[in-house]
Amino acid sequence: MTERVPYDPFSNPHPAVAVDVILFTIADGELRVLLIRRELPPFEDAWALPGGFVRADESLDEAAARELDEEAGVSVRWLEQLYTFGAVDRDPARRVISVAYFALIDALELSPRAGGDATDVRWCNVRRLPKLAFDHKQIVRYAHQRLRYKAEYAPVAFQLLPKDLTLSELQHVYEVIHGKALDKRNFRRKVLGLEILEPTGESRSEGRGRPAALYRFRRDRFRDLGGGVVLEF
Amino acid sequence: MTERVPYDPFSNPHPAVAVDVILFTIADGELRVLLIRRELPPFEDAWALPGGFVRADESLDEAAARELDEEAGVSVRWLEQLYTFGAVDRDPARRVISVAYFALIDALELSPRAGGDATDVRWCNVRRLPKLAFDHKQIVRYAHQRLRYKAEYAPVAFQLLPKDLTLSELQHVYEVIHGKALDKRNFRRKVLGLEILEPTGESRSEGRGRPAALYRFRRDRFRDLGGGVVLEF
DNA sequence: ACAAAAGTGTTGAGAGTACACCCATGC
DNA sequence: GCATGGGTGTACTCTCAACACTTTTGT
Repeated sequence: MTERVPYDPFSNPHPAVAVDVILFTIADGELRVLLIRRELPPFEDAWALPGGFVRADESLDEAAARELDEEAGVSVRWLEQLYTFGAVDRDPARRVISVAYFALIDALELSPRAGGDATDVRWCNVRRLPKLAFDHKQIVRYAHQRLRYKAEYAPVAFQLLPKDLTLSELQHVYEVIHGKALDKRNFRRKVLGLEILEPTGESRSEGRGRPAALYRFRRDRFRDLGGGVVLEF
Repeated sequence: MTERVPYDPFSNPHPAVAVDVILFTIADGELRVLLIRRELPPFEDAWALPGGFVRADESLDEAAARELDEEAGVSVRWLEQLYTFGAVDRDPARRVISVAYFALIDALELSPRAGGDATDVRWCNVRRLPKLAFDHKQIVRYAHQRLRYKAEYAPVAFQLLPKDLTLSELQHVYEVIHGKALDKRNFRRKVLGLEILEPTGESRSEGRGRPAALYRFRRDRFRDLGGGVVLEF
């Protein structure tokens, strides 16, 4: 408080700003995150979250969406800011703070492809992560925790499914996120009681068993998905 | 994804990183935030949240605590990261992203004093804010919302009170945060049922009326205050 | 004795949980 | 006709909300 000369970050050493994106999906009954293989040092050839530096003329939200698109070929309509990681030594080479975002996507909706500074892309089981660059393992754990927590009160699971869905598919998503089985009758009563699903009148047969009725998420009944940013592209 | 030359923030225009702190207290039955009067442009002489640029050798948490101490003479033991604001035009002069933190303090514990880049300090009713610099009004609103939400499940109110407290004082804090009256019996049953309060055996007389029993918050029963960072100074 | 704040129990409603069988279809 | 997944109701428990009077102190 005795300092009279203002600290000017534009003429002093200062942190750079990056964004990283944790993209979740569900496939083969597993919760998975999207990883890319880094082209550049530090951590050359290591697995990492898609992400990169924020440019002067774009918002954080835009930067996150752009990096996800560039490095993994994935476009999302919805992103939520997770946390900003700012430990001094989280990047061994230089000072970088990272604003982490997370997003959810229906696995069938896309096929990721490497691009930008990434030489490879893959989906990886959240519980079986390889060694990751920087503090990215910690970031993924934090994101998983937030996802579980969020799934308690927000209809996040709809992001992980196609537009038309069955109640069993929805229940399955919640079971994977929480890692435990749920009672079918209680689940259905609860979800239908929220009045955010409307029956399409159609049904879908999975080959064997009775065909399941299809529902559609009523976005208008639940405008706010709980803190996320809806991007308009 | 066709870009081959990596974007290097250290040799290109890039955002600077600041922290801002929303410090809440309760006084005279109002929820208040700490504001400082800016010495420097932009928004010279305007009211704003205490905050400033992050230095290369300190974490975000440390920067938030340092700025609060420098500009307002306030030391806190606990800070929680709120959100990172990154709109391109939030600072009219240059590109700055701001990592917002919030903290709670017992109003009697300190007397803020201006310092650093601040020429004045005051406590201000959350519902009657003056014009604020940058997007700080929006940040305060966001923080207030988070505080209400957080108060539902985390024992945040203890941060706003002295170590020894009465149940009526605690109830009063919750009433101010939520802006509505609570039932005394239900409140007491619920709080005592959490088993995070221990009676000190003492009591305190406020002059008139029956003296109230004093309690102390059992930190060991509730290690995590719900996402915050406990600073060790 | 009275004003002022502290303290104390019971009841009813709604939400969550546990639990088992019939239904529609493909093969 | 049988295997497979879809679809349905009821009873118990627990939590939350509503509600009014007695107790202790200072003046």
